Amino acid sequence: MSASNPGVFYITTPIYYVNDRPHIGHAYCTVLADVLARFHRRFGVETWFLTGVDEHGQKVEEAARKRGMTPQQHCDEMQAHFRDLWPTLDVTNDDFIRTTEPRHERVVQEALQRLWDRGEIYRGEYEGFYSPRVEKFFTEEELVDGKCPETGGEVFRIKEGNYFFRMSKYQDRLVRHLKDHPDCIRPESRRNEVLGFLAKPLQDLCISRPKSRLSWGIPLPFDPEYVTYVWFDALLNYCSAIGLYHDMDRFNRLWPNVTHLIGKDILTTHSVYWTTMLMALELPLPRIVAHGWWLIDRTKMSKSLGNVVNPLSMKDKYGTDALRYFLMREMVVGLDADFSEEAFLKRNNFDLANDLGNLANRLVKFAERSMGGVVPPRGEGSGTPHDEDLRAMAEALPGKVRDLVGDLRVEQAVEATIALVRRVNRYVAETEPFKVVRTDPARAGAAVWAALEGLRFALNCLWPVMPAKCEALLQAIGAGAPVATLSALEWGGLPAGGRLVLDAPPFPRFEMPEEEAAEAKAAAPAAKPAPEKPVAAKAAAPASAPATAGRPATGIAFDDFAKVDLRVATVLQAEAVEGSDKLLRLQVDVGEAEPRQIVAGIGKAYAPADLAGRQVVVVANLQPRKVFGNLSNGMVLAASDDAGPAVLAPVRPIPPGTRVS
RNA sequence: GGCGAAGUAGCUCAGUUGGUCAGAGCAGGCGGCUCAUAUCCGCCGUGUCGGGGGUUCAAAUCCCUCCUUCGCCA
Repeated sequence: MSASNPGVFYITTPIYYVNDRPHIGHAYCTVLADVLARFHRRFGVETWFLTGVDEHGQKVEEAARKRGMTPQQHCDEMQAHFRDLWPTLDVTNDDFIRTTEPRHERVVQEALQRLWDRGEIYRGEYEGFYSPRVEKFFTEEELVDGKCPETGGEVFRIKEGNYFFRMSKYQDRLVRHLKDHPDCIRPESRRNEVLGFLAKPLQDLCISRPKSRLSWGIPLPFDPEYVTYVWFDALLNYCSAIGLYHDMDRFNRLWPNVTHLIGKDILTTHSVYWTTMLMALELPLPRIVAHGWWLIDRTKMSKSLGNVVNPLSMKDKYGTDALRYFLMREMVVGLDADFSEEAFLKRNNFDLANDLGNLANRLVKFAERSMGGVVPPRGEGSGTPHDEDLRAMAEALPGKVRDLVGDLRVEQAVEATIALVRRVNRYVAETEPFKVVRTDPARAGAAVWAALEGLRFALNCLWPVMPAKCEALLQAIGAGAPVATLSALEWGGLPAGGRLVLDAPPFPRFEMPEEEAAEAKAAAPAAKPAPEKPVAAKAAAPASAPATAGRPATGIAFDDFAKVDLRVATVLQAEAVEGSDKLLRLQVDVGEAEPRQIVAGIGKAYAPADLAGRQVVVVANLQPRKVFGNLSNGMVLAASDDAGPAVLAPVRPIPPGTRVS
């Protein structure tokens, strides 16, 4: 065992589940890891950056079966979704591990064997209720109406032999470790959460699954009738990828300096399961950094809600660097942040286009016109008192960035860098080279040189976040390649005479997406089920308007109406929601790639069979919510009278997805 | 029900270990410049730092309590 070494940095992302499609959460975590890796390389620190995919488990087995493939074929295909994405986001992972690789499987087996030999694993009897959907056991008390408490799905009483890891015996040691090492889980609130979790007695961890139930896993070396529980398998990737048991020199150099970047959803597995596993394996313990989630319109982004922002689409639309910049600037590591195209465009336009891009552009254009298109000589300075101030700020930046990044305050490091960009813009205004050039070209040149030099500092410090753009801009201002390490950034390093070439502004401004359909004509007031309590409008309601149901007495602005995204939808399928005589679960085509599920309270008036093929009108941008345990992603419009609800429909067939206005 | 987090300027949010911490960006108003992507620069905020109580010479920052919102667990 070797001690941690500040000269080595080993960073990991979770291995992503192959069945998932990459979304902004994966992209964020991996880009953050990449940014940290790039920064550490620039700090002169030996860096290793690992990501990969988790390929075992029941869901993979099932998905493969449904597709008529072997699990391995399925995995081979699915893993590419991740592996191929990272280069397009300029992610520079040093390795990409798959848990089906022999280099991983043999380490898992060796670790299991060692623990078995030492009595850290024992055979026991498991009795409980198994939910295949979530691959978990529940006790009788945990069941909800005899069903899986997480999905409401079927559970099966199972009594079987299994193997258990003696996790409970490490509880005290784990608590002590967490208390003695305040930095072992970041942010600190997450450490508290784990300590809270540990207030209750820890159970031993069942680490096997009988092959009769699940074959897609790594066989236990000491009992081939069982495969390894996916978490026990998956977590070991962090070690197997760097040579545990096979290249111990390398392993011992990297491992004590590991930082696991994870989402807060897998905090317990890492800080409890994994950490105690490492204790049992007598290996050093990791630092765990749990980041937050991207919220979209203030709800958690997730596949099932269907509100995934595809990172590829943002990247394709606005560029990889702009996306990386936004992700790093907008989120405080550890906290949630809100993702919206509007916020994205604001960052792009204000920080990148207006401040950074415009600064480069104005300097280059000016130099082209007045300085022969080359970097002017440093000279004697601008003749103003601002030179020293600018230089001091620039020289302080690399150290500041290093401190902030070392403390995971990436967004502050980015902000500090943009602050230098703003300072340079101010410097240009203060020294007015475009005016001074008429009377004293040398001084004007010196001011331009200093501005370019300040910009060079900023671009080098921003390079880990936006590598491609920063490299291009450094070239454009005659500064050549980025410096090898930030400590090599020295004031005066920009040589005179370099060509300044910038064909177009480096960061285009983008128009905010406008509210569409602005000129649509006045629309009929949409009747609402009106579950709300009577509002204050009651007082304003009398007399004037006939009491047409739901008609607002005062009227709403057109913009308010336009917020409601009404669409024609075709019902593909309808079925009753069990436990309710009123609710129907519909699959509807709203003109999107996938059908949507909507739960509608029209079951008393419509039989499921009557609805299939019918067209209806739905509110397409309603926040998704669960109704009777079923996700409802939209609302079917209907008007109700004593005879019950009548759904609204177009009088002739209209393509699904057509907007209603 | 238990645990945790959040509640700071119109908006989005920063504010390590209590003492230039009452801030940034955006929006808004006014002014300046014109090299630049209608960009840039300057000036303008008396905000009960969710409410209340407490500790302290000193609290947004610690303690208690309440309210609201959101997570996790059961």
